Amino acid sequence: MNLSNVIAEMILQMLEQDGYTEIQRNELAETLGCVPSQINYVISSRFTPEHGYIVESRRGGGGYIRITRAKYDKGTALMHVVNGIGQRLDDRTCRAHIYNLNYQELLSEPVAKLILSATSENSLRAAPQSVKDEIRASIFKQMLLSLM
Amino acid sequence: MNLSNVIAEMILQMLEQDGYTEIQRNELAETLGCVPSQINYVISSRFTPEHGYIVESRRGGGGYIRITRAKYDKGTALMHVVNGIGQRLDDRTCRAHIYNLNYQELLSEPVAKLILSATSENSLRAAPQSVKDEIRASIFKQMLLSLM
DNA sequence: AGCGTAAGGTCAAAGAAAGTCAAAGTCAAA
DNA sequence: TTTGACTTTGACTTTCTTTGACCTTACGCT
Repeated sequence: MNLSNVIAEMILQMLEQDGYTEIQRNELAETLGCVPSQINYVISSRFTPEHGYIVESRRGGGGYIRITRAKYDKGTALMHVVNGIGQRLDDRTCRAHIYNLNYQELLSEPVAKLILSATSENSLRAAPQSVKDEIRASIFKQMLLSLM
Repeated sequence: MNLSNVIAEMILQMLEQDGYTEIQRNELAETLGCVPSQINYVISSRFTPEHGYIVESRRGGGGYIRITRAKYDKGTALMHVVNGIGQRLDDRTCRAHIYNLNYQELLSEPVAKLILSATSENSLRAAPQSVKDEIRASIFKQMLLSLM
């Protein structure tokens, strides 16, 4: 397992208790034996809003990075997501949306899996690059809409 | 026996335990003394959805290729359908399949609706005619497979 | 206010995997 | 013996990770 995953696990651990944690970047990097910016990398690649997290931070003396699991209003979230998706949607972002929706319990496990497989690279292999993300966007939106 | 078959056997071996395995492409290629892309060839020729496998992967440091065997027993009928579908699948035929499967109670109402919307003309509007049916076929197959 | 120090942030280069594609090779069936 | 499907290979591409140099912001003290 690579370093980034280890760090992510660690943060997940900390979040477990009540969906909230505050870390000292340099200190954490120190104990992990990695450069501080690696922490930023992990956060920006795995704790994005799309993954359902809110990240705040502060520099200077007594600085911190605070990560909070976002809880969205259940009722309108789906519509919100649909509206938030533009003309195109890449695989990564799409998966993040699905994980997030599943996490928020807006999509059940089997449904999430279905959507995941419908929008996977494997499913869209035959589509030309130029329109692949466009197709994914519409599949995803259509599917979400069909759930409402 | 040719190389590809050896590799396939090897993967099958690994899958034996619990229908799931993760391989390091370069490492495996190394031990086999073949070029890495050979692994891709084997996977794309023998571990396809038609064969009942789901393949996921990740690039970069700590990358992997994960192969999962779809559980066969639960949906032999589904598997049958997957195999019955060729390279291409037009909208009419696809809908017929879905209605059919739903009628036979192999697909629940909500799942059927989801698949319907994923494979609808609406979802695939952006795809060029020439590959539209091909895309639909793979989406459909991937989705059915993910249910097993 | 101005300055020193203690955080965290950014960015780009280098490294580590996996993916793609097309050319060349093999081999059996027609 | 030609053909066509299947294999093998390798050059090139894309994606993800790791690292380090340099930047910005906040605090506390004079």
